[in-house]
Amino acid sequence: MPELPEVETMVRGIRPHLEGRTLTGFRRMPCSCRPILVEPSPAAVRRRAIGRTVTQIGRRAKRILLKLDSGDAFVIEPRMTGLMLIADPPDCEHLRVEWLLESGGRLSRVWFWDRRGLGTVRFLKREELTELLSIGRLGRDALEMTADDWRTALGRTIRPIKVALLDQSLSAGIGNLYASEILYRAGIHPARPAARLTAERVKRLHAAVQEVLHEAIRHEGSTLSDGTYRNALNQNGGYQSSHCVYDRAGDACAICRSPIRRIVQAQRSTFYCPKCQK
DNA sequence: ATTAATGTTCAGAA
DNA sequence: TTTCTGAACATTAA
Repeated sequence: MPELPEVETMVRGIRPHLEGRTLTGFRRMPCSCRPILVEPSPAAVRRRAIGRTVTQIGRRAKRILLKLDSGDAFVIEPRMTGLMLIADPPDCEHLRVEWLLESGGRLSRVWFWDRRGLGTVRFLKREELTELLSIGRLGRDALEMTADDWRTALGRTIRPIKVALLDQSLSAGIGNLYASEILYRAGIHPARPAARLTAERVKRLHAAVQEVLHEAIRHEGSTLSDGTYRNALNQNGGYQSSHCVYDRAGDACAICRSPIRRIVQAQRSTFYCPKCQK
């Protein structure tokens, strides 16, 4: 479930192995059970990208951006179970895409691994890229939102605040896990209508977004019990031990000892403390 | 041995 | 316009 902190961790992990290096190979892995979506075809990508230098590795919301000196770029969407790896894949049958790079005679290799295969790897020309990045379908990055930005974005919808936090057109980067953790930190009930939050509560929400996401990045993201998410070195993240509510239904709230509750909103699980969140 | 649940995005319907 | 539903897919727990 790579959300903003996990994707940011991936970006930081692969950056030293890509930036400033020249692309010498790109292929879809033949051992994959099913081929992952790569657009356009790997052969077409190779014609345009081989020999180019990687200038910049970045993140846009939950997407990884790999820019070349030509202005073209790879855009990787891990979705549910996608990982960027520089070593030791969890298994070989779910390796999907491989990049080979060279710098001063030193070779490096980066993989996209994806168990469920919902992730995508796209190669965009410069002009397509500017279009993709400027579009209104993705809101401002959650880490760049000011309290004022939140007030404006949330004022547009009466959906429950938890559901609004997942709407990537309002603000991009927060997913199901961190939405619950953020609302717990802010003391806000997940069912409260987004547009009805007082200015005071929006300020608390803004602070909670900053605290939770930065803390999660510091711990290199969350590896849940299914063990799917790993950093670029195939190591577990560490933030799962700091989760206050996510996947903790029935556990005692750390503050008031009330049992944490699980409800379903928009077909997704939400976890919260009924006493601490109003 | 089925069935539900997992979380992200998008297309299409309400 | 806004909101909701289902599908893409693999794996595991019930």
